[in-house]
Amino acid sequence: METKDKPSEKTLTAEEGTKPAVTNFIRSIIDRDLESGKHSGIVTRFPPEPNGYLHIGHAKSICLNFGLARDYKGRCHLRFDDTNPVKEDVEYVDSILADVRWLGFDWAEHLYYASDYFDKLYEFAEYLINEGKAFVCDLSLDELREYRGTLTVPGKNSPYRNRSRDENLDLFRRMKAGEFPEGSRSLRAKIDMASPNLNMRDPVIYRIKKTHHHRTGSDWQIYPMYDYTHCISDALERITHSICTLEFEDHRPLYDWILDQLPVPCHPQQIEFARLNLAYTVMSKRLLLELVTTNLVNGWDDPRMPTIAGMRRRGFPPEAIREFADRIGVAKANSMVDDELLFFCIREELNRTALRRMAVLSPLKLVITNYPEDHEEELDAENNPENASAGSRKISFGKELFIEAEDFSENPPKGWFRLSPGQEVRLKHAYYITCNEVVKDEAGNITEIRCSYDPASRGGWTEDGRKVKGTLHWVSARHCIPVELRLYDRLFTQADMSELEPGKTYKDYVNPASLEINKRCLAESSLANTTPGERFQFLRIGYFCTDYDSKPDSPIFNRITSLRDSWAKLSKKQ
RNA sequence: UGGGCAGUCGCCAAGCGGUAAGGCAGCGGGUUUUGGUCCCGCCAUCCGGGGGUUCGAAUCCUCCCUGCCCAGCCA
Repeated sequence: METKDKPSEKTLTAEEGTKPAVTNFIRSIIDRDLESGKHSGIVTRFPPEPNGYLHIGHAKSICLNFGLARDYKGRCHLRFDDTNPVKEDVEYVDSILADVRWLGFDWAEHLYYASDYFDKLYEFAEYLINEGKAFVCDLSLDELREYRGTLTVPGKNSPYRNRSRDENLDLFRRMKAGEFPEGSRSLRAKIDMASPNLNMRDPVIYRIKKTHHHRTGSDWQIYPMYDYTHCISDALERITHSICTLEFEDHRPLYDWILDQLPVPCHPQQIEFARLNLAYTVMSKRLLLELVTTNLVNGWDDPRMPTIAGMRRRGFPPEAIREFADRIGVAKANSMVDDELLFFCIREELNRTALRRMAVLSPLKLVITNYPEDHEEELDAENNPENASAGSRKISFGKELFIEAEDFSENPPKGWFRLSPGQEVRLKHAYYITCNEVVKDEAGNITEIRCSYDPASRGGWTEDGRKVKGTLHWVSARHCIPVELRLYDRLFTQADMSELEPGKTYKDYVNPASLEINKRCLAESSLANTTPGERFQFLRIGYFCTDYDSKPDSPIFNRITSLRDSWAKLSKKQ
């Protein structure tokens, strides 16, 4: 019966078939609202406060809100929650705009600021006063705290709670006019000082601040609080589903209370989900700011930072971040996501799109003894085996080359199929070579490997069907260019940075090897002219991105992430 | 200890009374001019615990345990 209504796997449309429909509790709510006719379309919003740089946790929220709007053919607003001028700055609004755009989302004409609503918000406040639902309170900060009570003890009514409507109006207007010093008075909602929910104990909805605001300048002497502003802003924008993080669950009754008192056009539904926690990093604005100000990292866009700016500079593709957001899902349980999943998404995207190039991290000289002196040739090299339309390029080959020092072993361990004395390997795109001689200095360090090559193996294969197990990347000594490679690793040494050992701070967990700058690397000549932001796969090493500091005469690449390395795993086990 | 929320595989996460999806990680194998990619296989008789309701429970009831959030004139 019901089963016949359910589409079987085979009846999925092509579109659904390529990507399994994601489902989560928020989509269930929306589906229900659409089906019941409560809404005919949806409007969501991403509402950052411009007081810091966006990070991957915000990316989850951005992907959620804009993704919902996209999938349900609704819209998503970008709204700055700029109600606290002391913490905010245009520097942050500019970076947020750029970050959301970089992530691939478009708010079209729907860019808003809570400060756009200051006049309306003020009118609504007078309305509340007229309705006897708000009052001006003269309690000081300390007194207010005392009157609020505690988690287990109910609060006490403010002695100013029963001021007359006219007195309240007069006082509130004079607050607005700047007649009173900061902290001397506040406007409070008149709700219930005995509520078990502290947010309902006559919360402050307006406070006096004489701070310059980045958008309204010195127009205002009073500023509305978040709880008062957010719900009204949502209603004014006709938001249908106001999605926020779990810590606001306790605020929902207040959100609803305020809208219930006012003649607003609609009453959006607040829905809370669990914020993202990523292993081996921190997400709190305070800590991120501290990392920057104490120079533990080099700025907000340091490639080790979980900020959008940092990930962009590191070379993470926006598509990968969106994919990551989709894969982690949305739920109400607090969680700690493995960074492996993020890197999986990055590799998946880059494997498809990044052009292959060759570079040597730690060069070891290799001479092909039977290769003609001064001879050189150009070999064909495909740009991406996953994508034939990426074409190919020419790479120069000659008698003297550099290979990866790690690719040679004089006494190879079991299972080794790279270069070792007497062993034949393939130089990618070039020839088969066999090691005949190892040259060392007085100290016994290997300084040069001498090999012979098989001229019949040009291109990297022979007609006799001979198999070689190892394939090495290399660069031509005469044609390669020096490059700087910056290798990044996890910023912290512990997965869960929310639980530190007693007496330790997060600084004790900073990974000393999170950045390794390697200036003596060599790369194929085609890497001489790349533009910052370009991404490549350096064969057998990892994915790299041209850094903003890169100059044509001194190229710099950031390692986005290494390739999976099953040999490293195997050799570690032995 | 007042209130709110949450507990399904190492990490995420579907599931909404009909007998545990999927992804990542891991393990084993195959293909391969990247020890990359790709492909195949394995990976929860069990859903925080105890009772109960039911022919049947991860899903309903009940008690308990654990974790997270709240006492900013921050958001």
